[in-house]
Amino acid sequence: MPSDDDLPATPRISDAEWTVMKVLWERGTSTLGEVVRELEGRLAWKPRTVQSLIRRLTEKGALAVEAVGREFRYTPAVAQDQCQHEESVSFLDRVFNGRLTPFVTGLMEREEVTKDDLAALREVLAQAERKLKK
Amino acid sequence: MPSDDDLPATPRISDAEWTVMKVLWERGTSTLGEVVRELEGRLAWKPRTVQSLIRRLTEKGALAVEAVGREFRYTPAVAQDQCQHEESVSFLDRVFNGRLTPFVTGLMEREEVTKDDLAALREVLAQAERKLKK
DNA sequence: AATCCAGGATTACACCCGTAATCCTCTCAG
DNA sequence: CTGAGAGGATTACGGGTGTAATCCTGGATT
Repeated sequence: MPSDDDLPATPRISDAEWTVMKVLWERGTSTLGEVVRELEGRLAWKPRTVQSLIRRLTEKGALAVEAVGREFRYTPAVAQDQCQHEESVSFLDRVFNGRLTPFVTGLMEREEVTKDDLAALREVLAQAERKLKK
Repeated sequence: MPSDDDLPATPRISDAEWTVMKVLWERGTSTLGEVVRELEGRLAWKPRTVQSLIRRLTEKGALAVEAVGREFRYTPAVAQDQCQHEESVSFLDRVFNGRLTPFVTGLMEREEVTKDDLAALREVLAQAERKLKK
């Protein structure tokens, strides 16, 4: 039987669209106005810009729409960690030939990593090692 | 005095262009034909496609050109680790709000990390901790 | 000499992306 | 009723990207 689950499970999300998706993932669901108000101050986007991005995101299936009275509510239709994961893999492939270690090393060399990060990383690492060993 | 070294130090390198740059970084310097032969088999790119990418890369200053007889030799004009670093930071910002730990955690959860990776990471980590402590 | 091929220069072209502006319509404040 | 503002639908527009094709020219091959 032909299995087609090797198709990209999530749509391609552009730079600016990520900004919008992050708001939606955080809030769970929002109207246009809510997103606009959430972003103003941080960004100089006009409301029509946000609307364009939301429209493109619904067209590519990243957002689900539900009419509420005269307006729409938008809700993420793709899981954040799924999208993050796909971005991660494609980034690592493109820039580091898929290798994680040089990526981390590069950040550490430039002191881009805080003490808290180090502690957290050590924890994740230990956990992963335990899982592997088991 | 106005210091403008906050301008992006390296040009923006697109997806396909990364593929070409990686060949050039690895070989040090190459002609078009060399790059084409290096890529054929791996990719289905026509020679004109590779030429286009190389041209754009020289236009944006990522490659230096030197005439050799009738042809040109192309040499990276930007450092690989500099480009990698800028990509890394922009990727982390865009997808993980700049946080490294969730990124690593995500990969580990999906068992995207080998035992060798773990060992190497532990080493980098230990080294970073030593540096911080000092 | 006629031909073929590599490679440079120029051009193509559709699609995505950032960033909106316009137009329309409905509702709410006066 | 009237005007203002929010939000949907449609349209815009220049730049980047992926992926080449065309045209030209000079050296190699027959």
